[in-house]
Amino acid sequence: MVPTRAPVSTAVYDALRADVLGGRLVTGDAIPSERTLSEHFAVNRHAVREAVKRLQQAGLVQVAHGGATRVRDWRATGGLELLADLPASGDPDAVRAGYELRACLAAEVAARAADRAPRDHRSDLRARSDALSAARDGGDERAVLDAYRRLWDVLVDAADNVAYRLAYNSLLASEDAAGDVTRPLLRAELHDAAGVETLVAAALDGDGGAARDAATTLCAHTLAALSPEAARAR
Amino acid sequence: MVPTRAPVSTAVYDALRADVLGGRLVTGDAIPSERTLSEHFAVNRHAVREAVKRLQQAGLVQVAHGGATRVRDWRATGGLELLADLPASGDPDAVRAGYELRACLAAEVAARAADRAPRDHRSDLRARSDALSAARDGGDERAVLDAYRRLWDVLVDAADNVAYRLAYNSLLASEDAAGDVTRPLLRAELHDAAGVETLVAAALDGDGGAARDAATTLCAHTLAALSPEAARAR
DNA sequence: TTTGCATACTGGTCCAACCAGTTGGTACCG
DNA sequence: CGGTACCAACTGGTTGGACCAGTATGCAAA
Repeated sequence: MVPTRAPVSTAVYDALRADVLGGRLVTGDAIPSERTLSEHFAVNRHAVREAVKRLQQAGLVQVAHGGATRVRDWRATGGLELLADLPASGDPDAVRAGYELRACLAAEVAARAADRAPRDHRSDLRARSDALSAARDGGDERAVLDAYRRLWDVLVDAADNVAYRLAYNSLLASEDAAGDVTRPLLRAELHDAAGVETLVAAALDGDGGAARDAATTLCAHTLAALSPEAARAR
Repeated sequence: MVPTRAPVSTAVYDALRADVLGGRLVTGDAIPSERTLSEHFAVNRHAVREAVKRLQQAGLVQVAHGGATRVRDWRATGGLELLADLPASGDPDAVRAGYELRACLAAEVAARAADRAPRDHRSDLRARSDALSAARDGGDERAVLDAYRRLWDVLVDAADNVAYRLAYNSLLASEDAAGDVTRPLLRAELHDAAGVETLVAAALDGDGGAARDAATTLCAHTLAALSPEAARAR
């Protein structure tokens, strides 16, 4: 019943990651030795090593056999997946940055999805669009978001480009990590039924230009909600 | 002198990652138990655990205490950093996909860099542009690529958006992973001196639209070299 | 001053054991 | 016969300790 408690290595990982992303450890700093860390966190050295492996995989540190483990310049070497961790580490601008990237990506995805428009995706598109409308009537905000995501899922698949797919995944992960705080900001976009209908129609028509415009219009809602003016109003 | 041999956990990680990305292990499959793997690779179980931790961090597997470790659907959950691993795992389209994403990203970066155009970056931009010209005269292709990258580095910084920065990093990592094979394809873009000059001038002018167009033109060179027609000609 | 090496760090690997969950089969009870 | 409870055999999680393998540093000898 009780959710399995997180492994100890995760606690170490979270702490170190927060120190790096939060700027308490800066590029070039040597993190304490594994033996020191294991003592500090009161865990076995193996657990520390697993945490460090994850940091290494995330591109946050560079490990040198015999030498110290040093913090890398993640702004210069980190991948997009780090975006999900930034808001929790005290970088509020990361959310806006993510949605700006999404706007750029969504426009391209919509255009390509419309241009390539594989027949297999057409019925899916219609179905997801209908499901989104139904969710709006249902009134459950979370369900609306899910339905909206599933609609874009089809478009991203239709765009037929792994890089778009993976980047989109990273952005969704980032959105999830930001949590409920930013969810109200999406409301205008989620409930622009006419905008979504325009997008779907353009995609089914194979009109890439119109699809791109429709996607841009949709994303603009959320960008507006994230603008400095809107932020001051909150 | 001899480069330090890779840790054994890396060998296990590479093998398992290749199995997942290469499709030999598909979504939902359970990977062998840690004890089995440690026996199979003739390494200690801790080494296997470190490898699995990295797979988990990369989003390729899902670990369950007491249950089996299962392969996740990385196309649905993986982040952009996976793009670097795809070509080596037998997905040749991944390279083209990456450059398509770059084209979309570069246009946006150029536009924003021009619009925001912080004064600090102006002299940098000029300097990097001159360095690129000098590198072209030098004749060292690798130096040209480095100089070109440094130019874009300034533009990405000037665009002032972490998400763009991180996505750009992922794309560079992917380009590096692809290695020398794809490098000749960049030649036309790297040596379009007039195109680069147009881009830099637009950025210094603060003309976002012109910068976007210039970036698109530049990226088009490489996209053309990657087109199906060009691929057949090779 | 410079060179070179012992030494005390750093991370890398192994062994062995036990804890903590999950799963599945089996024996028991209704 | 059907259902339930339980136990045994998995799975991953964690610990301790030992030793190997590189790196950095300071002191002693040239």
